[in-house]
Amino acid sequence: MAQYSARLDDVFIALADPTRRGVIRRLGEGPASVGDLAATFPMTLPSFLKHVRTLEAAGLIRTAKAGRVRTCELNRERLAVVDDWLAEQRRVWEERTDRLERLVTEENPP
Amino acid sequence: MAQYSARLDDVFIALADPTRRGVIRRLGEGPASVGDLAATFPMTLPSFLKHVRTLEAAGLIRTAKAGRVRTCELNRERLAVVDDWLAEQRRVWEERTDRLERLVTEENPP
DNA sequence: CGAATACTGAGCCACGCGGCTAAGTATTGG
DNA sequence: CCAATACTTAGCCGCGTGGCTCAGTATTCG
Repeated sequence: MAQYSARLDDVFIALADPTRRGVIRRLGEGPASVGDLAATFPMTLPSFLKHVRTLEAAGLIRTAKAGRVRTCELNRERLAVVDDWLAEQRRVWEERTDRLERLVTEENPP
Repeated sequence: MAQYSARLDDVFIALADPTRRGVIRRLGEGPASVGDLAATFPMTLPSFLKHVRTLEAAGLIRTAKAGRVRTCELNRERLAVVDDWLAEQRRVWEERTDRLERLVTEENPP
């Protein structure tokens, strides 16, 4: 949970770019090579590769090279980090709602 | 839904910073003034104010000035954008899973 | 073997982000 | 009215991000 939040930044930063979200979406449909992925984005291969590395460093995708082709696939579990953050956030404000309700109950005793 | 995805970037970028996520968390407990919020972060007020503006521009918080104090509060609904994105992503890969299952079914007819 | 393919690495560059200080404005308390 | 308070604006600055080109490496195909 500690190293976890330490890397929360990496995940959100990785998601804060339309190209990288595009890659994630595409990989949701199945694995693809760097070249095939890059072909669907308006930039050069070296530029695109940086995005792949960013996603990989954030743990959102895994890549492996076979011959001269590097294949990328989604690491679905990693997105749970975002889910967890949202859940935690909701927990915080639901606690507040509970406190407010108790307050109202105390002020208007039955 | 169009202007929606146009601003997806703003939301993810806003969340890609620990200070701003900290503000969101704090505001989950209830509204607070800019000064009170800033006091809990290791930076100057002008620097902090930029984060507030970023969150406001992303629609994640609302602010209003009363007298010389600006009060901030969370706009919970806005976080649904993230939820929606996650849901859409899951839809994509569940479709793929379905396709794979159909494929297996066709290859191994009952 | 030689050419084509698919990355990969190095290095450059413009821009924007996130910090700062200093000075300005609007309210409020005494 | 004056001083303190609470922002707000303006402007500077260093660094990282995201794009590019160009050259290099490793595979594969004919």
